[in-house]
Amino acid sequence: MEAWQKALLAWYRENARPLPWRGEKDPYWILVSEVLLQQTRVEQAIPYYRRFLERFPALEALRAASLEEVLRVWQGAGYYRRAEHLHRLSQQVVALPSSYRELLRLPGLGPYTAAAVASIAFGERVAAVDGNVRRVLSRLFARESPKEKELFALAQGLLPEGVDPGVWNQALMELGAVVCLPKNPRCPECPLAAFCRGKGDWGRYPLPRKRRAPEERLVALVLLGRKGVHLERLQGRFQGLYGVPLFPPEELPRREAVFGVRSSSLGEVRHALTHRRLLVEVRGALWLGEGEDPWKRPLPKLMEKVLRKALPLLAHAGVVPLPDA
DNA sequence: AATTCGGGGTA
DNA sequence: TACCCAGAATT
Repeated sequence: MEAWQKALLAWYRENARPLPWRGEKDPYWILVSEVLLQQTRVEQAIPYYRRFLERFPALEALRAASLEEVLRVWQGAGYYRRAEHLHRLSQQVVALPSSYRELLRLPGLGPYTAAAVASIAFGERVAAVDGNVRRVLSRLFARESPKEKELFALAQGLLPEGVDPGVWNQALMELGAVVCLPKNPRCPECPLAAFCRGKGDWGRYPLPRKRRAPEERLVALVLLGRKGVHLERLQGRFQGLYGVPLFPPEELPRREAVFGVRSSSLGEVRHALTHRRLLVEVRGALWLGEGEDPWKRPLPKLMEKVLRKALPLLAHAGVVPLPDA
């Protein structure tokens, strides 16, 4: 084992944050943590981790639940397909397989998550490359735009002998999360500073990927019926969750015709996604249908904002009780 | 290889 | 505002 590897492990032993899943043995619990952590910060994932495992403490509990129940527990965590994948996974296997190759075949597990579970839960010698590891290795070896394959090969070759691969993978990720930050990395505190070829030029490794977040205009139509609000099961975006009809502005006349209503504007709601900025006009109308209490369904955050904006309409009819807010 | 899928923190 | 987060699936 090389000096920098020893330095990293020593640093990790001293500085590992005490996270809820550290030291966890149950592979299913480890899987849930890893899926929740996909594109999600540790601090943000923790409350969902607790909530999810309290409700579904084992694969059997998840298997016995309906998808809507699972989504309700996942509500607010985002990337709702992850919940669907976990639910589908629970129907596919009796117990989690223990190898990277088999884990990779399960729904919702890609190269990172399969490697994380295989190494942390089962001790397999396989490198887990997430955004942290990509950044740490890019800087350590001064690589501007490493491809996924070469990054994985590089990380695989760096796995030290005689060290728990799960610990090693987590040490690399922890360094990226705490010290080797995307902006303003804390190089003076870094145990690998003396070995880092990219130090002093951290902005180049890896090269920031530029992305655009164009604005998208939509209309949300809140229809108030005799018993509450008309909800639909959403497709595409927010798939599986519920909400009021959401569509491009040019569809408004046709949508109003379908329901036999004329709507009026109640205001606007802004909602930012990673690659899109939604500007939603909230429109409302009284409607002859039934409707239901929306707060009993799993709703994306956007729909919470929309319904809150429509509160005057809902309260006016006195049909829909308010949530805590 | 490029897009799409949430929501929230940070500079 | 722009970028990023313990990524995966689809096109």
